[in-house]
Amino acid sequence: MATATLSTKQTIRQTAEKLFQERGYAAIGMRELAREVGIEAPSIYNHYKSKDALLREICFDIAEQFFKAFDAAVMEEEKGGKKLKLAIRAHIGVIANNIDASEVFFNEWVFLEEPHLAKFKKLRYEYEMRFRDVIEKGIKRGDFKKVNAKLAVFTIFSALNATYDLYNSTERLTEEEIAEEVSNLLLKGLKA
Amino acid sequence: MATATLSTKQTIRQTAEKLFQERGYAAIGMRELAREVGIEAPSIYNHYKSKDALLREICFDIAEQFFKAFDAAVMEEEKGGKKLKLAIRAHIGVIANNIDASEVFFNEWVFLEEPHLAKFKKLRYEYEMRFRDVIEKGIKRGDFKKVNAKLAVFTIFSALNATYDLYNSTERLTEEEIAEEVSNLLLKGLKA
DNA sequence: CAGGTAAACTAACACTTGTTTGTATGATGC
DNA sequence: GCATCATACAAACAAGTGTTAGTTTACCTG
Repeated sequence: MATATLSTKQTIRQTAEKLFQERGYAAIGMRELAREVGIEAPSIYNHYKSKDALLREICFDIAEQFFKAFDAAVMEEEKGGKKLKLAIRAHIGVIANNIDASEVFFNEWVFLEEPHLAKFKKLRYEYEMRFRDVIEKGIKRGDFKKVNAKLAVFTIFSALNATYDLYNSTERLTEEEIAEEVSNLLLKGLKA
Repeated sequence: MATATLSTKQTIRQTAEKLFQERGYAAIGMRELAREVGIEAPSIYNHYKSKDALLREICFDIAEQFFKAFDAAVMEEEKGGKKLKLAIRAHIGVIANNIDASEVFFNEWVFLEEPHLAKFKKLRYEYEMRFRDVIEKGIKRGDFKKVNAKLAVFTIFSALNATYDLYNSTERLTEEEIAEEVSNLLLKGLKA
């Protein structure tokens, strides 16, 4: 059952993820989306209430996955370096399993309509704080240098969110390899 | 002459940078852009041939600035660590001086039309190679660890390109502070 | 076989898109 | 003072936007 036939709804979702990722939410029309799925535009409305509802489902689904993965991975660990490594691995794991959708999550959430936009921003902030906590606790424990925590989190996040490009690049690395190399780089630095 | 009155063309350019950055090229119409400038949509065409020409000017201008800044900063230095630091400082300098435009450069170039899109991609690749060169030469000289150069460049780039968010954030850091902290983090790592 | 439901369709709505045309206005150079 | 030029405008174009209405088709359940 590895390749079970997808339902129309699933196909719409998957195609939307791909198109929104490639050219952006605003640039994709319902007719183009429908054509790619193999149906007519109005038929989409049998499955999703609106274009915004489609984007919403994608964004919030991925948000939930990030939280679950983080909590499951990090819960019991205390040591700063190991803890951060686990968090990074979890984060990259979610991206790897949702390549298109996670790009939409990162870049297209701006098009969410209120009140969902506000709710989404709050979620993003909370997730960012999870990482900031790891850094700050790590500094307190003496595991990390006394860096600017906010800047460190920004650096880590942006590095992680570039993971997408690595998958699309020529030298294909596995999820594990990327997680290992990225966290090593961030923890130990480039200097010999 | 610090705040000379801007020409209409300059105002259009500046406003476009701001709006394209905030909501994306595809989401901004010529009428909205015009309204923000204080003129009517057709008047824009007295200054720019098309919407695409406007995006094109922004993207290629910034590209040129990145090249110039990199070359000026890095030319004479040989030592890997110092060289990378200078390159990072130069790159961040360009972003700092073109906050909105550089965000457009990073995120909206996908909407460029051929043949300019192809030309732009080539430029981006060349710039990436400049950094990759620094890493690889640094590894050969023994200045850097034997990391995956491609992954390191991706990490560095994405970290640098997040600089924008740091400017918009609450803890306002100066250009110098950001450059210093980011390059330290990337060179020496987080670990105590 | 009848009734209901899910999901597809065509046609159309009101509105917005980037852009062109033709024209008016106001400054500049002869 | 007259022509020229840049720049603004309103009006309009064809094409595309998200979405709704109304209808048809096919299948499941009683």
